[in-house]
Amino acid sequence: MDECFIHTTILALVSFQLIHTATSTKARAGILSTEHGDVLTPIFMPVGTLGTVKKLQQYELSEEIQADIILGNTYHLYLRPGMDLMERSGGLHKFINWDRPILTDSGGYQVYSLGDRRKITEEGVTFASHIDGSKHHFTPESVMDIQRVIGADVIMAFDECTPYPCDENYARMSMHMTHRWLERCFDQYAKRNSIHGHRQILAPIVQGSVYPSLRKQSAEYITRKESDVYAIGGLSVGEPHEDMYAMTDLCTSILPESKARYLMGVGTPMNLLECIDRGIDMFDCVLPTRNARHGLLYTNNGIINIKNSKWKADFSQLDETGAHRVDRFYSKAYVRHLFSVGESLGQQIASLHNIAFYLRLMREARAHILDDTFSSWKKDKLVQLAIRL
RNA sequence: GGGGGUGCGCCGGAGUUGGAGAGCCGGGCCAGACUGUAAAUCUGGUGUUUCGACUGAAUAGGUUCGAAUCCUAUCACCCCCA
Repeated sequence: MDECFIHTTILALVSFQLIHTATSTKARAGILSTEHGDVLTPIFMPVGTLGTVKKLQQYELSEEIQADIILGNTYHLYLRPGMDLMERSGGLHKFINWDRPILTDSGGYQVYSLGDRRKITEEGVTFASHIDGSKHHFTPESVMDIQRVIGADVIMAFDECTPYPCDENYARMSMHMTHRWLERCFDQYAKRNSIHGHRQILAPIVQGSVYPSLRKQSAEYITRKESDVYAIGGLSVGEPHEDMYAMTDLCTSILPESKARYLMGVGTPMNLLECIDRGIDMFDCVLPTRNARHGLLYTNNGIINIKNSKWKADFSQLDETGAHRVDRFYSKAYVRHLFSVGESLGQQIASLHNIAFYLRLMREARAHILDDTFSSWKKDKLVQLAIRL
């Protein structure tokens, strides 16, 4: 199948094009097109909350490990550097000098993670800033306006990411509120055009905690909204993996086949393969970068805690089959040394390594989807990924 | 050479009026956790043990019902004088 031909033909009309669906699995390969470039799916999107994928430079992401798209965060960028600077700089792409696609989270995750610093009402959410305690009011409308100024290619609806556990009555009430907020998001989105001159895709989000009937209801609800990206939120917040997989499976069975599905905040390499298998196209997660800073490296041979004393005098390459040249350029013993003495180069190497690992994992998954060998490949891969070295 | 002071657990610090030390703070070390980033963070462990206990306040003695604390000697380090 000639992806380039399909892509160039369709580009003007739609933003997401499904290239291939495998036969024995729900796994798909596709292309999400934006005015800042194409994203081949399945894709992992490195998280760059504050306008930086922590420890990595933009040219490393774009030129060395071929990251197609990164994330930013509405709440965090709104607080610092603030909307005035964001507007004067010409938007996040220009501010950070990244000319590829960007997706911004709406701050819905902060409704969850800053649970003790915010108050939710029908109107919106008031946050007490985690920096100085100052009060900031977010509404579906203001969050749309902020994301217009930031200027990401994909912007997220404002939602409440519910915690786990979450009783069914609260989950239902919250889901309905998120649905009402979704209407307000789309209304505001329709009222204003892009500030920086490129198209922005507004992605609605499924909620409903771990309750199948709510998830079904929510997936059906958001499907009525026109978009190229449909997201699943409120998962990977502490629920058992089986619940996460079951909810994902349920949602992808309802969301439009021809549109991209984005599972927010997931996850481990194993989670990614399991969820690709259940029909997910897009992922983001802080795990590869945070774990890298904390010394945990994902490799083809298994998971390494590079801080462990067992690597003290192991002068073998960091990862002989690694996806980036740093994996062969430095030894395990050296990277462990950098962590031991608190030199940030260790975190930079580890971050580059982990993101390269995730991105290659997605490219491999895509290749195996395209030649219909995903299921058998995944089975073998899961065994490797579970090993703890 | 004389005088004074201080000595504890991997390291540093605090604490000690003769009344129960495996005890406090920091560091190091050893592990673990982390999922739309309040995170280069957080949590736990760090004498031996057969899990009942045992040993333990520089070293060796002594006084005492009881000593990290008082006494003697020795050793080490610090300060002052010569």
